Amino acid sequence: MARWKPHAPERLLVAALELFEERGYEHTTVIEITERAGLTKSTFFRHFPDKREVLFGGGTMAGLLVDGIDTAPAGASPLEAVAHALDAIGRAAFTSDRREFSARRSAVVAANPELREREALKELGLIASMIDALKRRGVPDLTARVAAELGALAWKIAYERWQDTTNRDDFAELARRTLTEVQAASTAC
Amino acid sequence: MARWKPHAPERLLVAALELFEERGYEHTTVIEITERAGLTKSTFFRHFPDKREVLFGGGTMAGLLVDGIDTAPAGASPLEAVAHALDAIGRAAFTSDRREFSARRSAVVAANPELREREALKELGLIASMIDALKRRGVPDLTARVAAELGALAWKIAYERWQDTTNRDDFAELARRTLTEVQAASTAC
DNA sequence: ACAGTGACGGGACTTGGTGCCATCACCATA
DNA sequence: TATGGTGATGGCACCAAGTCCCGTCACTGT
Repeated sequence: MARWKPHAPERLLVAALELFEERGYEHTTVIEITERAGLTKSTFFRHFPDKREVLFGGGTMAGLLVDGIDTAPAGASPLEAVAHALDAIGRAAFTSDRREFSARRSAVVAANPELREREALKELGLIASMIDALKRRGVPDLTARVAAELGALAWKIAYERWQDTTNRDDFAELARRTLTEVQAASTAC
Repeated sequence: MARWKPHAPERLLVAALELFEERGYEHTTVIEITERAGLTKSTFFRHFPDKREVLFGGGTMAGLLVDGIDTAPAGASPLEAVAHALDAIGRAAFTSDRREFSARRSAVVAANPELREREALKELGLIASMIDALKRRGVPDLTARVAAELGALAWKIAYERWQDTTNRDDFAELARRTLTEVQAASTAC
């Protein structure tokens, strides 16, 4: 018999999400999370640098985005490269079985300023990654910044739409459609 | 003789900025800030909700942006309304006498993730304000989101340029020029 | 003269977060 | 079978951020 139950980080995530839903983020203690997960405070901070980060694990998004942009066809425009990256993310991270979990997580994040703050920082990081990847393709600085920003906006909107339970589209298709809408709106400003 | 030296919040801000420059944000204690300002911890948290917020006081930006959009000519396009808002901000908040202080503050913020995180949250709030103001003008939802996002991007870039000591342009003009560059880049994506 | 007000001081307390050391099933090797 | 290393965990002490509550006292209006 194994000494420790496996998947400690995931158990902590599940416990945290449940407690945040029940009592709210700021009314639940790290110790309460660890108790529900059958662990201790030490272990929590060994897996996550701080309390917020338990909801922002993964962290593979930046890599996926960069890969998606790097592997876009050579002749693709900046926004087409970004669309390629959104495809990659949709296939790898936003599979339909994670939709409900994503929605619960998003609701918790939306309800708390500290968590929204962390999410905003993560988004900045993703945008910076996209800008770098685009510049490596030879895209001029300003164009890269605009394309990355528009891509991030399309991504946020598509993410909202994807979580809608009445919606059965897969993420990649949703993101592509949203990106073209965003592009159209930007030229009509 | 007055019982307390006046301008406690400003004294705290000055002390904090100095200490952050000297030792870095995370290596300076709230108590150290209050000691330099001749106050106490209680007083610090009476003026600022948390340690980061000492660098994000003001908080009049959202109001200025909304006013700027509300008072834009009736026939103005979304991006023109945003440009009008950037003008308003430039006149009221980014006067040339605050340039050096702004640059010092930005350097400190850029050097620390916690502070960048707070700045990202503030930016989200400003974007949300702009979106609301644009929608009140009858701008469709998606267009409003895109216009606000492009405006925020132009604002960030103009802010960087404005802080450059070799640059003598005033903020409003810089912002206008930057916004047209951003618009051009967005149509060329 | 006198009570109310408001900005500040001060201390107790909770919680997030760090650091260090002990524990002990598992594993490889002899 | 013995033995020593490894690695995820527990446990504890400690610091700093942030909250609460109460006391102080110059100023202010009546």
